[in-house]
Amino acid sequence: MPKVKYDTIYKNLKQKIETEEYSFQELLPSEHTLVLEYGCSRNTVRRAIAELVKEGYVQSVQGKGVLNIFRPVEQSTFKMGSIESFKESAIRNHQEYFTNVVHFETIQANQKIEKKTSFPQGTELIYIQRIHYFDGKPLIVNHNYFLKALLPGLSKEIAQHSIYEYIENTLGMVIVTSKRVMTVEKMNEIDMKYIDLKDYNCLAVVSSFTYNQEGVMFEYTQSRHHPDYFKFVDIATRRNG
Amino acid sequence: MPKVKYDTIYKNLKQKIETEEYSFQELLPSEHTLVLEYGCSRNTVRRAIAELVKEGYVQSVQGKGVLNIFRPVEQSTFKMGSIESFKESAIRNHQEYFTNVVHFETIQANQKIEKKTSFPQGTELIYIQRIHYFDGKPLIVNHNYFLKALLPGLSKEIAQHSIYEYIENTLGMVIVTSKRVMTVEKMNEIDMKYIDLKDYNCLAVVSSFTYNQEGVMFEYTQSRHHPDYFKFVDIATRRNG
DNA sequence: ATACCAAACTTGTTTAAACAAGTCAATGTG
DNA sequence: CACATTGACTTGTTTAAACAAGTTTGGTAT
Repeated sequence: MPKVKYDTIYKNLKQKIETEEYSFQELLPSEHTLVLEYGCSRNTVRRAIAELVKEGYVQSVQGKGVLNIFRPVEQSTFKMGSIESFKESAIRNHQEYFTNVVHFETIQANQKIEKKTSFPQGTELIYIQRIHYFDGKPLIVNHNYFLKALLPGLSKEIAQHSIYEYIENTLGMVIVTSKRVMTVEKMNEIDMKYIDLKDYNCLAVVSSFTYNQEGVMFEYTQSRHHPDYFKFVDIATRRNG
Repeated sequence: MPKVKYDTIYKNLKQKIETEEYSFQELLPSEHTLVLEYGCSRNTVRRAIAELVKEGYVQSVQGKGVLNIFRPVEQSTFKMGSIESFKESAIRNHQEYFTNVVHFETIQANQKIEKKTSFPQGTELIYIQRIHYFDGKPLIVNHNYFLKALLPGLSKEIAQHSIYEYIENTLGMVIVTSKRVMTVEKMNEIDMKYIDLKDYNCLAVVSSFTYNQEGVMFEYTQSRHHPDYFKFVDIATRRNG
């Protein structure tokens, strides 16, 4: 956790919004007031506010002030605009979770895999299939493809626990950007084998391409979610032109 | 279109990335170089780059430079992190489009509608059902709820053409933020009536809450998409803590 | 040749200041 | 009373400068 000023101000304001110290549709203190309150420059305050705007917590209105437009979203499986591991997500939603590794293998990318993952043919990959359980129910089938060169010691045991913890804490690799594509797909044999879809015949599918701090894509993951337990929140802003 | 400096620099860089003047995995010119090139301050250049980072076009690496990580995504129905009308989206993807208004009515929000749209009970709303066609195929069922007080002259004819054009150009209202929730839902009678889902029994559903420049939510829309033609792209960044 | 270190780059954070532009209320004038 | 204007607020854009921190390169001493 970085102890940069704008980040502490951002977290502080965010908390005050979430705990409704500032109520919905109310104006936050003006930038000038916050400058005095936090003893920093206006730019630093503005940067903190910019983060909140990006997350849809507030909206700046020129000439008036910064408006609180935060409405809590009930138990969303995914948190918007941020990368979150399955474990973190479960903890945030106060749920029981469990992961079962059903497949663990080193493979070489062929043409079909290249098309799907965009890893070039011949690349050595670790391919993992995992089933994620929330409150005892199997809800997500995960297909992970990791660049073997960057995750040398990845084992089945680590996959069972938390791969992201291994990547960040053990390897010291920094995860920066992830491009995610959401689609709806028909169920396949693997989905059917592990997940009870009731009378659905399709799932919510999130495909993600994840990059480390050096701009190298080291992971392709396809997550296939039970429709009843999938929710994805996004904040969009209108760009002029 | 605002003629602010950082925006023109942003657009310029973006275009150079899209046309591969800077190639994938290549470093962009350093901030200092760009300062000289555009004749502006470093902050202004940094602001333009920040926009590109937000959209997943580039990734800054401290000590090294700004890396181009842009990969074109084939025809995505939705554009990430921005608000786009159905008409704009169709134009961007060079598709034939057509909208059919099948229902147009003024209603008062009851308890059920309040729960769904978060408009308080008793609020006067304009409720519109529209079917969107791409290349002759009906692909999207749209349920719009507009705050009647803010869109007094909204008519069936406008709904057929483009509601956003009316809002922005005629009313001069500025659309700023939209919170979108994506889910997968089973088809209902209306879906079945208008859309040929083949052997799917569910759709991709996007619910959006849209705010104007004054922080007033004036629209709730539920868009129900044919799974084969739905794709949603998102860029996530890892926040520390 | 190797190892180390310093200099010269890169981006990241913070401050300070000025001016532009939008909002609002009080004040004045007709 | 109605209306325009002014002035005091608000956020938005841009510049300039300093220092922190990470990566690269090249030279020096071993």
